Amino acid sequence: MEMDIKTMEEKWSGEWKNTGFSRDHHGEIFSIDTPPPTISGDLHMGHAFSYTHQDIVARYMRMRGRNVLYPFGFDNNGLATERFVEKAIKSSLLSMKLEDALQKCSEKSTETIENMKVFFKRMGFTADFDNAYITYSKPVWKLAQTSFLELYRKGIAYRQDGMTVFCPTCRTAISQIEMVDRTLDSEFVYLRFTAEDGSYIDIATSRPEMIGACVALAVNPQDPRLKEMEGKKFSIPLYQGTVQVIGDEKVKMDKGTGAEMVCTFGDQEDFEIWRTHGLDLKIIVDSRGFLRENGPLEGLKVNEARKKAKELLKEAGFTLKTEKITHSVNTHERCDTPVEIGVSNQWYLRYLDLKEKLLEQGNKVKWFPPFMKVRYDNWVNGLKWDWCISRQRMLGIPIPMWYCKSCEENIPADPSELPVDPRTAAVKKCPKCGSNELEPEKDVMDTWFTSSLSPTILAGIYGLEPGSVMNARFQAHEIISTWAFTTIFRSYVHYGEIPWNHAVISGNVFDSKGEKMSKSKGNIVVPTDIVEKYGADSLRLWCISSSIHDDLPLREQELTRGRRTVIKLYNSMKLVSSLENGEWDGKIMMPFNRWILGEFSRTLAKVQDSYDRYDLAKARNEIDGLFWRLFCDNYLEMIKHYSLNGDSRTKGEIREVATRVGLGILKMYAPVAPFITEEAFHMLGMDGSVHQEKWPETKEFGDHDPEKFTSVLQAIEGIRAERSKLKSARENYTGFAVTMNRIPDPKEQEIISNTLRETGLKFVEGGNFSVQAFI
RNA sequence: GGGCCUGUAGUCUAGUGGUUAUGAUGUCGCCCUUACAAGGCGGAGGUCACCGGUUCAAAUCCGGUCAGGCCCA
Repeated sequence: MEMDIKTMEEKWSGEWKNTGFSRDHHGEIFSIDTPPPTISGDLHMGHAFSYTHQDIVARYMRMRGRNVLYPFGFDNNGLATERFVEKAIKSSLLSMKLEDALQKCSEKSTETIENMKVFFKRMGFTADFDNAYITYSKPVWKLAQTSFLELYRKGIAYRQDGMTVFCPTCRTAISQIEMVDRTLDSEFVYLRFTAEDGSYIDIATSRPEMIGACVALAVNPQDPRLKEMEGKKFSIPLYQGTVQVIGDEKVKMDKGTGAEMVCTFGDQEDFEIWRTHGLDLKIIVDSRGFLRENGPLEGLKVNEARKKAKELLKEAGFTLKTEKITHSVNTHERCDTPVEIGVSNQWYLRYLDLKEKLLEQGNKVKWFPPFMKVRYDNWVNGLKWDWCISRQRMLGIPIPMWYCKSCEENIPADPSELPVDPRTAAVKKCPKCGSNELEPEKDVMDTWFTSSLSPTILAGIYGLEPGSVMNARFQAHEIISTWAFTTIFRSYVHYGEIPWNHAVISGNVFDSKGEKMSKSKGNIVVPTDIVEKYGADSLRLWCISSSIHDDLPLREQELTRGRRTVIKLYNSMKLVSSLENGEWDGKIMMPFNRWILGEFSRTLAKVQDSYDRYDLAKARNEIDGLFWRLFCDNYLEMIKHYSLNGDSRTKGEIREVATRVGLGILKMYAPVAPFITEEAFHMLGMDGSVHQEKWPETKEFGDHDPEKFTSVLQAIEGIRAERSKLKSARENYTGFAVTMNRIPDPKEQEIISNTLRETGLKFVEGGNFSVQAFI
């Protein structure tokens, strides 16, 4: 073993820089809607995993003669990047001047993008990195704003006062997409509300600080207390004013006391009850999570207010008892802060009325595997609110709008002035009343607003008709409800089209125990370390060791199989390249040559079929089977004798067939293991690059039936087993008698004998296959 | 609470009605056979999560239970 995988891979990595084969302008187009990785942290195994799948398909399609459009982009726009930058610089962006904050974001994301590119190239990814876009850039900015204006004209983008979910830590509105449920410890406070006539009702709440926003008490309609308490006015503890008891089915009779207070808004259920019953509105929490109530809790943060409220309620004798509970709370996915609900003026995209259409669009896309579409359907069916797209942050594409202070007209930017930042743009006049007192929009857009435009962005870069349907989107299953959904939605509202024909869904990488990798668990494995240790080809081979939609635990042990494949390819092709040459007349006479050619065709057909269905694991298994068990363990063993001792035409025939099949195997492996196949391709005396070769034809080596050779293989296998039982020592036997249904013909018997280097073989025709040693 | 997926040797997996359940990895034995000991050959290792049903026949189809994962409430 004299091969150094790392040096070998780095050599070809350098060579490829000049070939430009990452784009090919001939043939039918095959376009990939590459996910732009979010700039929100370091490289992780997930990047290596799903981009490898995509790169394998791109390389395969290129060899099949397709004009592969394999773009790349980076998503450095939005809250995820802001938080990443804040962590890196250890300070809050909101406390900085706008331009300074954006400068920091730009510096940090440029650095991260460069690191990622280095790794992606090291992995052998053949995306068009030279034309990679970033989402926070002027061209994308212009496109996103153009698209916003179009949706505004169509009435899909609208601005209104509505329920807003906001994050007090990030100080911005967020959407349904960005919320996650967390189970948190909390405390139920039992409170007594008393009416003028002395009757009372007890409630339990986990948010006593919201009491100043209490607008009703609610029980289940089945609850007898509803009738009893009807019309009575209960005074609100610590505050002026009274509330009444209402009935609502959402109230669970077995939770707490079966009665709750309805506040505007303690949680989402409060909002729903409030809306159903048309209750009053008392907003007491501001967007930073401080109480604004002109009461005892004024100016306190939610957590402090809760403490204070508990004390005050207890002192004043309203508290009956407290109880530790765990409950699920909606939190913001980026910072884990429990969200608050309020009413504010935000921009929305209307899609609740499009559910039917969006389900239809989902049906037009072919999902790999098909059941992943169910997640899309579930998400669409479960949509509750329109998409809130305005964000009160810095790093985002500004909403191109102004509002007239005197006539309240909405003034969209003129397409000619895009890209524009209303926060810093020159003062405009109101086209309706002529006033120059215009309020610029200060909000920016949700980053998904931009990333859901990826097919449009790519159409722009590569000169395609906007709205043209791409071939495939490769993405992980956990973002079906975010990215796949928003992309399908945008393509529908802009073009009435689906964004791509195929959605290929991949799983996640887990640690060796099958648990999600996370910093807090300390079980993160960095892909750069794996490449350093095993090489990029081994890692790529590992990425398709199971169906791509499955979650895959990372066990380093599994990487050795890939590394062995790499080494074996090197050694076997070295043998093939060293075979003696001779004068060949073009006829295939040797049975093992006909057999291996037949097996090759058969495998190729299966591999092709698997690649076409994105079943990369199956393709790999098929190739492995041919290469390892048939080609190396049997074929190469068979030809050794004849290549050394045969006549010239036999030597010529063997060298030719072994080389052709060897090259064919390299081509099948080429999309998966680009480095070693390139190395071995040159070892076989070829010029150029295996990656610019055409995919083999199933019949290009003629039509041979591999089944005819079955009895030879059966005999070899049987003798090997028997020999192994005799501990292989030659003094233990003189020969073997093989009983079988069809005994091999003389030529085949000779092959068996020469392959095993056994002289004393006898073949007997008979019923059951058996091998017996002569002592 | 709802939906989807998964449960097959120590480990990772193939296998959607039909001999003795696939391969890898690990383990054990033999072999340095002139490409490869990071190799070759062979062996051991499985009540196919559990219970019931359909069928001549179930890892596979149906129903239920349990366990895990993901998404959503």
